[in-house]
Amino acid sequence: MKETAISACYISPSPSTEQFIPDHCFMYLVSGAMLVYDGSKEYKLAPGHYGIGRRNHLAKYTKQTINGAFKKIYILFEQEFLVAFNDSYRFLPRGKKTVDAIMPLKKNELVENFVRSLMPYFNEKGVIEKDFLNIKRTELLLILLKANPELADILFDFGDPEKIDLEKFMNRNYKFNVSIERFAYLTGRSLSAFKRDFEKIFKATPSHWLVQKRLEEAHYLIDKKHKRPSDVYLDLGFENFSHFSFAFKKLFGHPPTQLNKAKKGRSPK
DNA sequence: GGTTCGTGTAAGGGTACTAT
DNA sequence: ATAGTACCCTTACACGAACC
Repeated sequence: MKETAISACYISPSPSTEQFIPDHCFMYLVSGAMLVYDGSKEYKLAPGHYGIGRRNHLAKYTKQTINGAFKKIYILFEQEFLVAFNDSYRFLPRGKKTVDAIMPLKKNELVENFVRSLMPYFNEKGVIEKDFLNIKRTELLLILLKANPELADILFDFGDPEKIDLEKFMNRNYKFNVSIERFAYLTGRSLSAFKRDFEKIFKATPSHWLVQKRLEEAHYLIDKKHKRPSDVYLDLGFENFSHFSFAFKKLFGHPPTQLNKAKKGRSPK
């Protein structure tokens, strides 16, 4: 399931399950549909849609097949490549900051043609040979930057994350199932600084707060939005249903399904 | 489909220490 | 004082199996 053998460019029938984006990447949806959630916004992608996933950001993907088909093209822009690229082409960042993890890009004839030109290069494993790949990646970057000069601010910012507002960040990203260490890094802190700041703001340890927050959201979704427990636990960052159910009962005194059962049983007061 | 329980293990809290 | 590191011990969690 997990695409660990990540090649820098591939065409594949499954979206990456990874929630943390370690390097900038270009994604083009060939067929099927995809829901992308970045902590505050949800993007609906249809075939022919594309965009940039940003380095050091969090995003979740839900794949939907259409007539049994799902295919996306994924092209990685790792730091080393971007540094070399900008040594040659010198696009200047203008220092504009944004927080979004996903940058949807507007339709562009050149990108459409680029994708068509890419197709013959994929081998039977859906991967492109490295020599061709670097030329094609360079071509794509030039097309994207000419059409969207603001991308330079994102792509050529090579630093580590800066120290940012912890409270805002956590309230936005608590649904992502990533380690405390990663949360610390993304907020521009060492692990110990993160724990200290966290305690000051939330009066709780990170893991306790995270579980509580997710369970409260689960309670709300099941009770008020009439969602099924099995539909929400993954979205909220739990990895398996049994633990979700156990933790839910521990906090609220009853298992998640009891909320819906109680409703069905008797009419509301 | 949902719940509970047992188990091995990785994550994280606590703390003491060092560096600035 | 403030920030980072290292260590150890506890616990939270993933996972599987059995059961409702």
